[in-house]
Amino acid sequence: MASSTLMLYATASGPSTDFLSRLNLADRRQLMAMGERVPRGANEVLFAQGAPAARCFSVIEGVVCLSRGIGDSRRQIVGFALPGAALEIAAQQRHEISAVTIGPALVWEIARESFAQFVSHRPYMLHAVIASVASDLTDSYEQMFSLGRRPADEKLARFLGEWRDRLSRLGKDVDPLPLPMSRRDIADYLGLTVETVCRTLAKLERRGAIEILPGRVRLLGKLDDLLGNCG
Amino acid sequence: MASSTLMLYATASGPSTDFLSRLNLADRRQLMAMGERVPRGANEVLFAQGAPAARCFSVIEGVVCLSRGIGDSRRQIVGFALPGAALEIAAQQRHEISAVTIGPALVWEIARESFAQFVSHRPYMLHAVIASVASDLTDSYEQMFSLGRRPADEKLARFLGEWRDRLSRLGKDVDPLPLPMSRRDIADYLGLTVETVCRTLAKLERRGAIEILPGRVRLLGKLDDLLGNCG
DNA sequence: CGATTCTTTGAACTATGTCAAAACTGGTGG
DNA sequence: CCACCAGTTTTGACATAGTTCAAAGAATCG
Repeated sequence: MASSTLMLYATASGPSTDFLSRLNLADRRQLMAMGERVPRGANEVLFAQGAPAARCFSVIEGVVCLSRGIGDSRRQIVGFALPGAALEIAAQQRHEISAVTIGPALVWEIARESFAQFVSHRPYMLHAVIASVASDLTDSYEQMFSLGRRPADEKLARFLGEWRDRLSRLGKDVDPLPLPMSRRDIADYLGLTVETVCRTLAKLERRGAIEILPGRVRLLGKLDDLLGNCG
Repeated sequence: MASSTLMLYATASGPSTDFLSRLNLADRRQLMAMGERVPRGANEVLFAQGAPAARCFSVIEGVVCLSRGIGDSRRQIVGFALPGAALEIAAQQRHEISAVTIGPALVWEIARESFAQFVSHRPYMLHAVIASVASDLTDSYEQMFSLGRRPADEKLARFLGEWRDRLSRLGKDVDPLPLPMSRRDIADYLGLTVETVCRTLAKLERRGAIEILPGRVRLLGKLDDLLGNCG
């Protein structure tokens, strides 16, 4: 086993997975109490790209879409945050991305200064922050590979497989697999157009790899063949 | 000024920019002495994707190419590391990417345990690690946007502009701008093919945005027009 | 130099994008 | 409960940016 705390990083699995669960119970309670739980509706903006990074966030329930855009035309989704995710805990002065809820959500929020101060006195929490950001970075490597080097069908297969794994790790029912995000969101995540996403999903269905249901997808055995080729 | 150390992150500018310079002089000397300076030739592998992450690195001289691949066919370059960059200081158990020198280089290396131990006792160094990884993550956001949402000419223009800025921040002469990496490397960085890179560079030259020289490019005023549209 | 590797250009192809319209979905209010 | 509406998803026909395959120049290095 690793001898140093710096080596205890978890394997990657979506934006800042499970940050709060890395803390000990007492600290977690105390930290939670310093922030507030805010119920959010669908499509609410938690923070906007370019705005001063005044607060940190954690998703408690729901899904939050993290994206980077220019103008209001082009948008690249850099991740979907699920419960347990910590957002902007290592942000620079300004937010480099935007965060918007997909459907209703429960979000915990805290002022940056409070968070930073709390963390500063607890080296083990600094390690947790490092683990969290490092995990995000690892995810981003795979996402860059996907964006730059995978054809549409592999992008989709990969996306569906990872989404299933993440939800199932949270104990959710994944058969059929819920897809709370719109086709446009999927397109913006994979660097495709809505139309290509639809057509490629239809193609996967014809191949017998998936079954498309409203708001859901059933993943079938054939999908593994495709995922096998994905490295 | 920010009241907390957690807020003192630098703006992004390439892989783990300038990690060592964030340390105080005494610590830097001590840390440097704990590792070793290794001269490297061209195309030497510092570490390989999938291998156990046994050491941390810092580029002292030269350029190191960071990439992720499957098989030996498809490859996505996730960054070019320049002098001052720290590599794998927050890595998980295994390397998620490979690092290969582009041309001769001087690299500082240290065993993970030594590094982790040294850092563990110095909270301010933990902050430096966080700043470093956070900066990498910010870069990766922009890179994801580029890969997913920019056409070839914007990708190239953006790449050239950033490369110039990074070199010039290091005090290098950027007129004409040296391009030590091959066309294939540029292609693998931007998610294009070698041929598209060549053709797009030729197009930019015809438009009067650049002038192509062997191993170098001269950036002309017209390039700023293109960069202006890049957000 | 001569060989090898890298870069550039050409011609043909294709995956994906664009534009447009139809089909579906979920919500609202009568 | 149904009919309608607004938004989303799907499908079709066509356009094109970027890829692929091939071969001709350039640069680099023993």
